[in-house]
Amino acid sequence: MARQNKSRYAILGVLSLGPMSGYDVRKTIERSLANFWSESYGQIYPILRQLVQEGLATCALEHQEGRPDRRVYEITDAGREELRRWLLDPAEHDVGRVEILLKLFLAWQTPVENGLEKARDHRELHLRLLERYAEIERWLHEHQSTHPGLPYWLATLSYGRHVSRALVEWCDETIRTLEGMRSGRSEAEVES
Amino acid sequence: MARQNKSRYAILGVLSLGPMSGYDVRKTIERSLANFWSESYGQIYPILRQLVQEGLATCALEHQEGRPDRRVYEITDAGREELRRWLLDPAEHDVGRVEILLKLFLAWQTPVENGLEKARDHRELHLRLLERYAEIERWLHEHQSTHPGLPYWLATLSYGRHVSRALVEWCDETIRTLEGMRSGRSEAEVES
DNA sequence: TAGATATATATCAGGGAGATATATGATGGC
DNA sequence: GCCATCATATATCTCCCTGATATATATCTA
Repeated sequence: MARQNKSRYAILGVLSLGPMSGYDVRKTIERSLANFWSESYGQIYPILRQLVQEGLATCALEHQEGRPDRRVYEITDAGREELRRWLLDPAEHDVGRVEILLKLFLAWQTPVENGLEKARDHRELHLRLLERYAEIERWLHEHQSTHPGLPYWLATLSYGRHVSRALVEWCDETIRTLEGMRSGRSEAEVES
Repeated sequence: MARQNKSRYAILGVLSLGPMSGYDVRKTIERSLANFWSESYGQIYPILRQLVQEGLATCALEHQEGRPDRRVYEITDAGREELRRWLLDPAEHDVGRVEILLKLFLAWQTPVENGLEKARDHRELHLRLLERYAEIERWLHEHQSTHPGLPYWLATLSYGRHVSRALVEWCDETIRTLEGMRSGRSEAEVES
């Protein structure tokens, strides 16, 4: 059985924020969903055409001076209904792939310093993310203070902050553990 | 440019734990990496053949009574070297897709109760995960107490615990926020 | 004036997941 | 005793999805 196409709903969701072109859909996702979602053009353009075919969106060609023509897509009532149905469905949890954990799981085959490097890099990454979340939050309070979506948007930001704070702590813990092992020697070093 | 094939390294990594069949590779991943990695047969079988072709693994046919023949794959020295090289490379961070956040981001278009349900479900999910992590930790201490990989394996478990604990807190926070909004009415309810 | 960046649409190769097909033995419930 | 289910074992297919690339043109910048 074909598993369901989530890009469809992500794109429909973005169209629910206002009429826009495929290019705008991409930009919107990069600007507002980038911390937990992404879509590529390879999905966006074919799906937009499909949505029109299914009556979930309409398409209007807009001529522009100097720039390529825009195909402006607009969600229909049927599209809003389809989106709402999906929003009410329980969210599926996707474990995904965490490359740093795969590398760490196998890292006993390498010098301890390798694991330490991974943990330090990861710590930096989440500190940067925390800064980004803070910036976005400031921007939201300044520019979207009256939008009914604000509490939900802040909640998605808070998710990221909770995760990143927890992972900075995890990195600290892991660095302490590995530093405690550095005095001895790893398997890899004993071999060589 | 073709992005690199991570399944290759995951499978090579599993083979570094001991010789095994494609079926065993799958089982091993499900038993020990399932919390942060997955591989499907659609990847495993073709990649194993490819690894043999590249000299990173060898294959021996094992006849069995009553059961299908086993193709037992074993990592070579070249394979270990290739794996080690990858383990030393910095880990890439993949944002991935978090469906619950996409739904929550758009949830202002639905009744508040919908967001609450999502948050409550998510809370349950992470409480279950925390129990699973505790079980695995007990098992590791009992059965792998002397393996040089133990500190690393415990670190990957700790990662999961940190994330899940943080997300249970996030759910509590989100539930409090949404419950505070329930007294009023959502956009969707005002419309109808 | 050359190069980067933005606007705009479109497609392809490859990575990857999940389902399914095929065969057989063991296990367990009714 | 029979049926269902699960474990062993290999293999393949469809669909989803990403990242790269192609193609134009306008503006901005060094």
